[in-house]
Amino acid sequence: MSTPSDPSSDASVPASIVEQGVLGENQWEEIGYRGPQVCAIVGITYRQLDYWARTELLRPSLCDAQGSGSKRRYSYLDLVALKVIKNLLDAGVSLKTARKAIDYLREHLGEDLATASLVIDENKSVLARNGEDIFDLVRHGQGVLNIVPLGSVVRQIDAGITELHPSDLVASLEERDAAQIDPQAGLGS
Amino acid sequence: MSTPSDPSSDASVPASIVEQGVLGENQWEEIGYRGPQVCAIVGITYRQLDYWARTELLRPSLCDAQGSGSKRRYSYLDLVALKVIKNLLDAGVSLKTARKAIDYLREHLGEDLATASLVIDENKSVLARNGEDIFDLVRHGQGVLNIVPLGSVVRQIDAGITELHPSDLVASLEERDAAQIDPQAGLGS
DNA sequence: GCTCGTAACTACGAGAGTGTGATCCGGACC
DNA sequence: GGTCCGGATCACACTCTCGTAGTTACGAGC
Repeated sequence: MSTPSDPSSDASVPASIVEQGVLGENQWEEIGYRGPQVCAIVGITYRQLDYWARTELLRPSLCDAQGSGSKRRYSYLDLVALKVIKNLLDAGVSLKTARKAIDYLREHLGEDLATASLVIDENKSVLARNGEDIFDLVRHGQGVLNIVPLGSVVRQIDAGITELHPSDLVASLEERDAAQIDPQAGLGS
Repeated sequence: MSTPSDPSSDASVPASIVEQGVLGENQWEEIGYRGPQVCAIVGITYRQLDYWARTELLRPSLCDAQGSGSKRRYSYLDLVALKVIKNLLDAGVSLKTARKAIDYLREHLGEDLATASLVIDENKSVLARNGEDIFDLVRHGQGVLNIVPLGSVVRQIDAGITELHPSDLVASLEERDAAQIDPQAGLGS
């Protein structure tokens, strides 16, 4: 992290192809984000990312590590999940609880993320689609609730990507569109 | 905890006086709840209660320990605060975050607890008086929110006291009335 | 005044979640 | 094919939050 290299030169795919958005399906495994990049974007240490991958909290979905010298490859949705974990930690939520939340979130990452909030209960997690849903959960819930606004998470990730690797944003936007994420949408009143 | 003793006999104040509610001001230091009782009511281990007292998370407000053989005395409001901590832990919130929340809560324990919810942000804690307040916090908040419904906390404590020490409830109700707590009140729609 | 029960105190240790630094290894470049 | 660089791996240690077990001391009852 002391000497940030050119993102288009150390990627295995020519920058021109990335910028033109003409990637084939099988080439996705060649791009994505590597460990140190992920740390910078999400705002965590490499030690944390490594530990989380080893303990199965979140392994890179594009390409996992296979011995020294190999390279982990994280997808855009991995970044979102990692940022959710980071935000939960910042809010004082234990990694143990974050594990359960992420297990749930992974199964619903294809849904509309920006308008939803992740609501974590003692026992289970729920995706609340709007303010009404949250209001109901608060009124009927007996215990403590943890609420993660996913829209701001997506915005934080995009800001991190733009800041560090402007050229990579094109590929990320493709994946994000495929996941139906709209960072401009709010919670809706 | 293996041999629960008679609560009216091991208290320093005759049960009749407690039941009649004719205690003087200075006699409050003689009653309250001792360590093992607190553990049973709140649902924590003695080791936790001890650790929390030593690390200044929550010390007994009626009488602190002063060497082996002495006895800690916890007030009813101490029980409420301890149960808030317990609920936060069950929700996966770290003790470190709980510390900050309790620091804030202690300064507002005199307010109407049952209709309020404790809302914990990355940086600060707030007492939300009704559903509208929570709704606003969720809508305008950028990060993760932890919400503790205090009404249910009070109900949990009362249930614990009633189950273990029916005769002690009278004194507790006095203190609770003084603190303007109404366990029947909900959040209010 | 002696015993006894209870509860606070002390010591040791375990497990999670990291920080730090050394080491290893694969691929690019010469 | 040797070197270099980036990144994965490993070893060690540290803090926090307790669990377990043994010790100490206060107060009540005989």
